[in-house]
Amino acid sequence: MNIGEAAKAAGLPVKTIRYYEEIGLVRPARSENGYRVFAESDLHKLNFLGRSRALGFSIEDCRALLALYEDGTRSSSEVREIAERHLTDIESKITDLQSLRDTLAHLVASCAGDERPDCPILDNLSGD
Amino acid sequence: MNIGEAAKAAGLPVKTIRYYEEIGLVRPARSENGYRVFAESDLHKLNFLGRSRALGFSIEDCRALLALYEDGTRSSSEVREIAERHLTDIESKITDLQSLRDTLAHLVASCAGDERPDCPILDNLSGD
DNA sequence: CTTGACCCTCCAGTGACTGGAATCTTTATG
DNA sequence: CATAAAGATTCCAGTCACTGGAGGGTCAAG
Repeated sequence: MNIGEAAKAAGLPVKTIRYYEEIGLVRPARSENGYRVFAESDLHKLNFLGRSRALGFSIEDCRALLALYEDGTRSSSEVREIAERHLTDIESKITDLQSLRDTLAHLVASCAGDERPDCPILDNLSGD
Repeated sequence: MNIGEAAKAAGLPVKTIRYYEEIGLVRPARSENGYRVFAESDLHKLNFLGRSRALGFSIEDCRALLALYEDGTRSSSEVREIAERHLTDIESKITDLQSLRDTLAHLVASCAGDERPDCPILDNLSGD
């Protein structure tokens, strides 16, 4: 299976798959003409990576998760730890963004948004 | 006023201020020895930039906001538009992160996190 | 006169791709 | 059989907003 077909199957851009190979996340075989050849196991990995990335895990987290996945002797606590750290991260990002949103929403609401130059948003940004 | 003092006053790293000059957001004067000299107006701009960035505006948004700030004939609608777009952006990021958080929280909760290898998190990532 | 705190410029790296150029190989069509 | 289109390859550069470091100049204090 060539890279284009693998890309479709995994729902990833071709460029991304080549990048994943470059950083050692997948190691597809090569045929005589130099084309990458993806086996079932490679596809499985690509799908795993796609899902992990979609959950927002960093590439290094994905690398660790993939290694744990392939290590039959792992303990689920190792996996859970990674996921928990990521969850905490996301929660703090949400909190940060909510506070930004509240501030911005207030500013937007207080601005007339008409042809006049008076603008509480700029007033706020310039330090009142 | 040298860059170090300006940095303290504006609450920005020295490197960031030099970067802002490089991309044309501030244009401090230079003294004979080549050192940057920051006037009150430069400090004011740096503070404006710091606050805008803290609200999550992109550098290009900051550039536009700063230009509007300095243009006495602006209409507040121009400012509000930028802020509204940014607000919408943030809101969609929050929604995305909340959905990630929910999924992750479920996965983490379903994983024993002990010494055994069985792990619903990995099961999910590998496509069940 | 030296030490240390500043300041300068320039280059490289971050994360995770993405776009594009230049060059094969394979497949489909006239 | 020629050719053109599709798809593959590598390599280089760019994204965003800084950040770190090397290598060097300047200045105030002791």
